[in-house]
Amino acid sequence: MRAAEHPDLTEIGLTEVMAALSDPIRVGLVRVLADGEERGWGELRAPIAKSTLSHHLRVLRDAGLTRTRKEGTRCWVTLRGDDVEARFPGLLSAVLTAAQADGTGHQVSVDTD
Amino acid sequence: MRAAEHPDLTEIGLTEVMAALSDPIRVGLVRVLADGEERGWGELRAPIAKSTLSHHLRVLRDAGLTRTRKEGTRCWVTLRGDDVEARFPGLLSAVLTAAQADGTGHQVSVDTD
DNA sequence: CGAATCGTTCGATGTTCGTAGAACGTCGAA
DNA sequence: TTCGACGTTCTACGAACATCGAACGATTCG
Repeated sequence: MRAAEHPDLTEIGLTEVMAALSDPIRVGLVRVLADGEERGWGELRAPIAKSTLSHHLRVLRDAGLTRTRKEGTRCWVTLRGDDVEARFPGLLSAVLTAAQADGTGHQVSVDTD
Repeated sequence: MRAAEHPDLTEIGLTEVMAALSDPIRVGLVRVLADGEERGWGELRAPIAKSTLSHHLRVLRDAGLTRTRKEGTRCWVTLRGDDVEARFPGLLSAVLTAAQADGTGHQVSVDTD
């Protein structure tokens, strides 16, 4: 039932990572998290239903790109920048640079309180 | 009907590139072409039907990752390494490094005559 | 306890994708 | 011109995917 696990460093697969980053919404989420700050689920803004957002966050989590921490009813999301960098050096920063140049993921933002 | 065009440099989109590279066979094809050499269609070896190979090469071409040149009945494929590098610096080399570390695309080879 | 909040999961829907085989178009060779 | 080689396109199909609304489970608050 529950496949919502955080894969270990060595279990992060390139195909899954690339597939996860082939959707604009998910790239936008990664961009929002790119500064390393932990973000609250509810702060994330994207033009999709919350069930769809939950789905995208799960794909990112399963791919090993993000980590989710629960705290009461809320949860917090962080980018696993160091892990991905260790596994696939230069990949994440290249994608982030590309996304910025390309505008991919602009539809996602965050309510900075 | 025919969408098999080579996109211009500025038309290369990140989402399309990432989607193209989210399939192991296509990553393998890119790896085979990574040395910059032009390869003959018929030299490419992958455990798939030729119609499927044609499909994958089309996806790569449409994404702007490869260029196809026809010569008589044969055609030759090259990686658009410089173009992709100009558009998304560091992305391709990071993916190639990652693929090698990960083993992604090992199923594809080339008959070096 | 009861109500509200938060995020996940379920069910359904329409789309896209990877795959293969068959038919086709093109070109070079006999 | 007839034949064979080469690569593309067509058609089909099952799997995976993005999306939504509704229902659910957990937790906090009144």
